[in-house]
Amino acid sequence: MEQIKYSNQFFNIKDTLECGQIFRFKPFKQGFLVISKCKIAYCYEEKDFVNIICEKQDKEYFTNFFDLEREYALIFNSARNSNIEILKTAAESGKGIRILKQDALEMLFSFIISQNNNIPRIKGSIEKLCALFGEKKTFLGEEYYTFPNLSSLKTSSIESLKSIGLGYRAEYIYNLIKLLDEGLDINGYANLQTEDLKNQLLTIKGVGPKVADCVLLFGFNRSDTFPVDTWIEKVYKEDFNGKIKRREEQAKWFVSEFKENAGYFQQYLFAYKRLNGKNNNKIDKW
DNA sequence: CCCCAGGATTGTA
DNA sequence: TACAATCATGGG
Repeated sequence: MEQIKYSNQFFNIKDTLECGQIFRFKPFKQGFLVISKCKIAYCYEEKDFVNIICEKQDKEYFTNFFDLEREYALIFNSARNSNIEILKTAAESGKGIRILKQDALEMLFSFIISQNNNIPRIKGSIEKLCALFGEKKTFLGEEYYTFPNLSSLKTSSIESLKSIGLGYRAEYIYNLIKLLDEGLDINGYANLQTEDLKNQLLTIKGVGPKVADCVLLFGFNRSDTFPVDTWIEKVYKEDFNGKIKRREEQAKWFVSEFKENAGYFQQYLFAYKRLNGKNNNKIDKW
């Protein structure tokens, strides 16, 4: 077992996990269990630090996963020093949010499932997908399931996928599995430029502009992307007084404004709007 | 009964 | 090119 100890000045584990970029985590003891691919870590805050407990061979993986080499002070200060009130406020509120460097294929599955869906249901469906087709393992006495590999996913059917609550998205997932079986290599896209990479993702059934942007940001670490969902569209209209109608064009506007910091600022704004939006009285608890 | 959720696809003008 | 209807499902 290995322990990573990292300052909590720009790292709040709860805010990082609960801002909608990751779906496989759950409360555990003093913190959370965080699962990615076949790996797992126990994360909790203690005094001025975040502790990450994982298997010895996974230390490098989670150091990269939590993006611990990046200087978040630069990102935070850039937001706080801007002349945009909502961005300054959101950054202060979400100072400890980091963007995780997750597995691209896992992000593709997750955000196809996320469309026109809510976060508790998304979490539930992904957990059931792993329970059905993943491998059961144990960590610190707690059972968990790995993200399924292709050979296991190939045994799925439309019916089995619908049984985990995917609804009409079951066909998209089934189609994706078929594409993978035919040789589609998502990780092979990693060396493409952002625009070309996005166009490749858009050829997949069930992947539109917003899902593609989430895969780019969370799975390919492309911070010059700005996913626009229902909450961000509210931010755009209410706090930026924006007039562009199409979400895809709203996204382009945000990227042109924030450049390489777009993705980070998007997470600040998304998290803040969900917590402080006008309908925050009926927000999902997770 | 309604509306909504980290939207995308298909059909229509 | 720009909208509108439609798509399962569960929760408020």
